[in-house]
Amino acid sequence: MNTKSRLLQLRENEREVRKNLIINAAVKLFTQKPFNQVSMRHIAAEADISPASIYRYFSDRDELFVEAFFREGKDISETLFKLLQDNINATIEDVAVVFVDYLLDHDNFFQMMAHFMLDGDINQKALERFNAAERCLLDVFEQTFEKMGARDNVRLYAHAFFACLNGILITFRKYPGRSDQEVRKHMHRLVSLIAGAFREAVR
Amino acid sequence: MNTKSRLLQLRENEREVRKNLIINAAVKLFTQKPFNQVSMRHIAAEADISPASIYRYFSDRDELFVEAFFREGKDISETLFKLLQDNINATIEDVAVVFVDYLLDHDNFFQMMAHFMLDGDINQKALERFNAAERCLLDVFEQTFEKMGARDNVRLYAHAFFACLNGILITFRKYPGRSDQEVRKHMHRLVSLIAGAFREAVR
DNA sequence: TGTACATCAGTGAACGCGCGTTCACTGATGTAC
DNA sequence: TGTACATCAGTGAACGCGCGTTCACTGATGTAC
Repeated sequence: MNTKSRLLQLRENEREVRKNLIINAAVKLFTQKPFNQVSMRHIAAEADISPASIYRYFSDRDELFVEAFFREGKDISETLFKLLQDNINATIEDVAVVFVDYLLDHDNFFQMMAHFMLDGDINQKALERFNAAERCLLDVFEQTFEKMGARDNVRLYAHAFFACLNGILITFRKYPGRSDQEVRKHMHRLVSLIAGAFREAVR
Repeated sequence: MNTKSRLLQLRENEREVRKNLIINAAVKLFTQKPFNQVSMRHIAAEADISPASIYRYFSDRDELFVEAFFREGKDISETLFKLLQDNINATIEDVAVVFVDYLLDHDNFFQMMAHFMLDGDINQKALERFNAAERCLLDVFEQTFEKMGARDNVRLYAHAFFACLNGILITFRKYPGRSDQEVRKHMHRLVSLIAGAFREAVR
């Protein structure tokens, strides 16, 4: 029974490895084109398997996409957490700028986030995974506010600030007639303004 | 020649009327289901014409959709402007609450706005129309800030505030496990917090 | 008044596409006795 | 050691769908002479 369970364990590990290969393929494609132009067939081709095989590991498209999203979400919150630890004096504005820049550089991530936020028709399991990723991000902002000395309603402030940054990103990412560089600059200006307002408000 | 141009004018008017019938059908359907589930066939059926006929009036789907969007955008900015005129003491928070409530009640409008913001691949003409609608909304916030006594960077404040509200809407509209009523309440709390921060900042 | 022609709204039917997903099957590996 | 069976990864081909858009055509109305 011991050996049996160990074999099952091995098999399970293998499954995880293969699952990961598929997620990797998806993430890779997401860096190359808008996520809604990435099809199951593309992912299968990138992972060098047949489309049908994907369904051995994921029950449907949403589950795979959310998993890829979660992977990237973890990345960004880890980046932000590191920033917080390495730089004791990091202000809310610093964190916000890193956040905005990261999402500008990983446009597919933002698009996916927005997509799941807009089009909530995903299954329960996928939804929970998505929320988990979101919570990771909120935690970062919560910590920053705590470091700033906020005491009451810290989570509420984190919610508000997170929402504002998302708003900046979605509203001005396609600013008509501006270059990417100009868009970024404009967003930084807005981040600065809002971070300033929050700094005052938290006191 | 005079009679001729008058006839042409009449014909042109008729065209506008028919165009409007199609837009009306589209707007009506948008209130019934998510805009990305509304197809050209649906709209044609609603307007009681054949799908092919739509293409006599609109060059493609985006052009029709943006026109319907513009129509609704005008509605909301007029509503907000009225609020400003009728209620001289309307604060930025009042305007924001009306804005958020309106978009919660017209979910399709918000979804379309978000869609065009995210997926900027629409043709030039449609894009300009979209931006025009957006500018109407920004004007409202700009006026409010002016009324509050803001002098410098008024447009920038309007940008920032508009972005924040959009962010609240997109981030929390599908708050997991909360009823519509609770979502609305949460958004109001966030609006209040942010409006407060802006009030301080503008001074 | 009559005739030939131009204009244009409107349409049914089809085109062509790409998608997510499922089905029925193969073949390799492990298990039981 | 050999044999019958179970498990499961993997797949090619197809299903079924719905979409935006175009085509070739009809028929009504206006225009020219």
